[in-house]
Amino acid sequence: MEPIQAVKGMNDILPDEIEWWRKVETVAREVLESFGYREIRTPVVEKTELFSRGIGESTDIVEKEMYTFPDGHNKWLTLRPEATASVVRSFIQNNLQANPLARKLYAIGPMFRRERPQKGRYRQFHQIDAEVFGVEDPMLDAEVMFMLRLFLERLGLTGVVLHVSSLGCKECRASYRDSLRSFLEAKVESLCPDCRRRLNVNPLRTFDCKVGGCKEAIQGAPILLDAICPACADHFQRLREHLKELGVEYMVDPRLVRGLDYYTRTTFEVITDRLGAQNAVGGGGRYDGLVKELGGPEVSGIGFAIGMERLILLLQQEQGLAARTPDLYVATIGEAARGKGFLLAQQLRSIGLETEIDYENASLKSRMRRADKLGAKLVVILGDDEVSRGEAQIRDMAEKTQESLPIASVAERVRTILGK
RNA sequence: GUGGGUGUAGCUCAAUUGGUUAGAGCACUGGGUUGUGGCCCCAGAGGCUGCCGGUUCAAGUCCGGUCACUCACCCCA
Repeated sequence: MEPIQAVKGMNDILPDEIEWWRKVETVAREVLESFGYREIRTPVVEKTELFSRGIGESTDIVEKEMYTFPDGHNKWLTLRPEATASVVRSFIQNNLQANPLARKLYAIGPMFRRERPQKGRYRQFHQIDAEVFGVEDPMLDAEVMFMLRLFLERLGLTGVVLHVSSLGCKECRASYRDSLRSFLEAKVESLCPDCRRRLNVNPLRTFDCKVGGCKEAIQGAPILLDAICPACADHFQRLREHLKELGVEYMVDPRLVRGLDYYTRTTFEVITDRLGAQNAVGGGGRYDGLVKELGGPEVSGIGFAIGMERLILLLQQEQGLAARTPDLYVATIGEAARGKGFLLAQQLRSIGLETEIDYENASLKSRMRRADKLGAKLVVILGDDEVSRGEAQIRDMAEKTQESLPIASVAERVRTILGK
């Protein structure tokens, strides 16, 4: 029979790497909750319309990357490609605005985009996502970035840079788009086919183009950050002051363009140079019009997402794999001892000690080797000799010391040694 | 969607211009005289060389196809 393989771009997270995932999730929860965020879990599947309306019809995500399928009865469903739209939908549907404790939300889980996989980019990937509703003051924007940095620091991640910019509001972006378009139209013959198409759809994207001719053409183009309206400029200025107060290091990156249509004003990205082409570990920004666009009240919003695979890739590169080792290993010699050891192991586990035992008979030497490989801190040695005396031996593997004691007091003694 | 690279043991890699029984290290299992780990020594197990076809007396090696993985474009977390 042919073995069945996992779907392309959808990976198993194996036991050897799971410790990082748990650590990242734990630290994320601690940090987010200390800032007042509460967890929300939304379905992985939503109506397709939620994303086409929320993210934007002309975005790559909606145009060609979504897993969309019919659900019979003329309904189209989509595997969520990002978290914000779902959280916003839930915020509106459940009228969370009325709940003062539900202004700050976070979600952790898988997202799906049908892209060609490569390093740091997978078809199923996981995000830690945070959203805040109803606060317009840039103080919050700064706090969000402060929190993001704190989170990465807690994990010991180095070598990442925070890029910050402002996309302006709906109005000033529209007028900027027009002026950029007319600037580029004058040079249309030196643009690549992709960029000619972008000219109409979203001229801001030409800034991302790596083609030589486009890079030159874009030189001297008006910069969005210089063209934003006074209110947006003020917002950005105050954000920068708050970041300074908080001691958050960042660089202004006027070319930071986010690929989702809903972003307004503040945008930011955490960039690394150690993941090849996929350099964004996390990113986000304000989306002041989105809630209304999705049928809710006129409420502002800001949020960000962290790519867990990318983050963990970096952490593994820097800090290696974290291993989990048992507290103790029960090694028995002989039949009588085997039964006794089996019972003892269950008893030790019942009081919360991570205990390893083997189910087949083997030499003590091979048992000791195995205990060592597993990294057991203690080994309980139980031979027929000990059993006949009602005793057991406890060996401390690191100290190479060994003591005899009654079987009945093994559990208590192990606890004392391990301090548990 | 478009390019490039790579597929040999669980992992990392070998295998003269195509030429005998496809090797090594790590990992795994057992052993090195009574029941004690790491180092060392010995032994063992483990492969339809991704798959299909072609060229040839002969293919892991050359050619075509296919699948998988991977990197990049693109896009983004």
